Amino acid sequence: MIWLNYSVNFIERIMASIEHQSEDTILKAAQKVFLKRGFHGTRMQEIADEAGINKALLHYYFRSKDKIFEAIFSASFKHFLPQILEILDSDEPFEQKINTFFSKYIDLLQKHPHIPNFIMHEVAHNPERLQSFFRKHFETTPAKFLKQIKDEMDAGIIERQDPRQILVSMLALAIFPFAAKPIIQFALDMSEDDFKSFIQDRKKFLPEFVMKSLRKI
Amino acid sequence: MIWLNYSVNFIERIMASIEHQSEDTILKAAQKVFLKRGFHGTRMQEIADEAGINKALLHYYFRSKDKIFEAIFSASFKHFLPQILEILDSDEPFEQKINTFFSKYIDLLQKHPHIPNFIMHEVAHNPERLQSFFRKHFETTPAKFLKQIKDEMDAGIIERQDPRQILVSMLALAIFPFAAKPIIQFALDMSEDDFKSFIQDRKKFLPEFVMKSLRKI
DNA sequence: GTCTATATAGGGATAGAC
DNA sequence: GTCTATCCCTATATAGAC
Repeated sequence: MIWLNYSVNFIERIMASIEHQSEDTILKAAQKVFLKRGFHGTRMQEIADEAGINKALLHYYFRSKDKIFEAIFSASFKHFLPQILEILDSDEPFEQKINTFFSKYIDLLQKHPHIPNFIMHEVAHNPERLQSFFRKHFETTPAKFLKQIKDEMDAGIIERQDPRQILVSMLALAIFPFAAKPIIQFALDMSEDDFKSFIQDRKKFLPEFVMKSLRKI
Repeated sequence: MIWLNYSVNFIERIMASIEHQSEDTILKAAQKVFLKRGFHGTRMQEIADEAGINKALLHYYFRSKDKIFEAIFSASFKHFLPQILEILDSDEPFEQKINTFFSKYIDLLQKHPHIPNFIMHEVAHNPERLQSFFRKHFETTPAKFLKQIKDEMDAGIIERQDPRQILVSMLALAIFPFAAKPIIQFALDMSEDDFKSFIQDRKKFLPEFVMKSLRKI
């Protein structure tokens, strides 16, 4: 009955792939809903609907709402801050790095425009989550970039200032438009397309804006 | 029985003052809880506890959770955007206005540090609220300030750029640090006091940062 | 693995006494 | 105006059939 063995293996493999597929479908659906509505605004039913499956299955794969959320939050966070820090940690020369930073980071933000609000909101309402999370997943810190700024100052290339103010300002300039998108759109009377080209322009605007401000005259 | 009349009036007045006091207590409590937890994260019980009264009283004064929220949201929003627009609408000369803006607006943000996240989160999850709200309460727009920027450009004082990019950048630089406070604190290893003096420094840093970037060399 | 049906709890809202 | 008790719906979570 060797065919039975084959058959069993075959079925197992199918099952496994289906399992992974479902798990993945659920995560994708959950990501969409959690990012849009936040933890407390999210209903398990909506995730199930979005994934095209049953509520009970959610609990079969992940035991609770909290567990699913944890998965989504971790993924969003990991996907996000380390990406910047990597850019800022590179060996590029300073001015070029500023360019790369805004260009790459704004691209990333355009792909995931809801993440900033999601992270800021959830972190503010649950700082302990951040604590434990940071401890687990971060060896990377902005120390190297802060040092690089200081080196530029020592070399007399840029004005002497608190490097942290510069770093925070760069993050602010890139992230804020996405967090405040609907307000900006309304106050400046922008359509979706208007906003898109506004962001596109911003990729050129920001490096010049920052560098002009930093450079010693 | 004239004393009875006096007595009745007296009681009415007391009642009225008590009523107003309770209403106010409730609003203060609700503001605290809603700002901290957002709409869906807020429990009526927590508002009641915070106000030192009973859940049923909340429904006596405001008919529903939605109604209380509406009151808080309106107040926060009105308290906030118009304040900026007023500064930006003043007749001060340009450079001086930049100074005033950052100084006054950061003061305001320090007094209500939770408002940015609150507004951005609720607006993102409920854009219709914004629509109807804007329509009701805004005659003020940033048009005047945008015009003033353009005038400076025409006069050859500042570099020619999209004025909207400048406005959004100014808002970003002021607001973002408060929205991302816990993350910044953690990433840059700041205590509460550290953060406070970081913000204090920022009041000086930002006007120079912006003006240096705008000025024509 | 996936479904239907159901248990259980939590929270917004109301009734009614004082 | 303020309280206690309670209604009732909704949402998470589980049981159990297939």
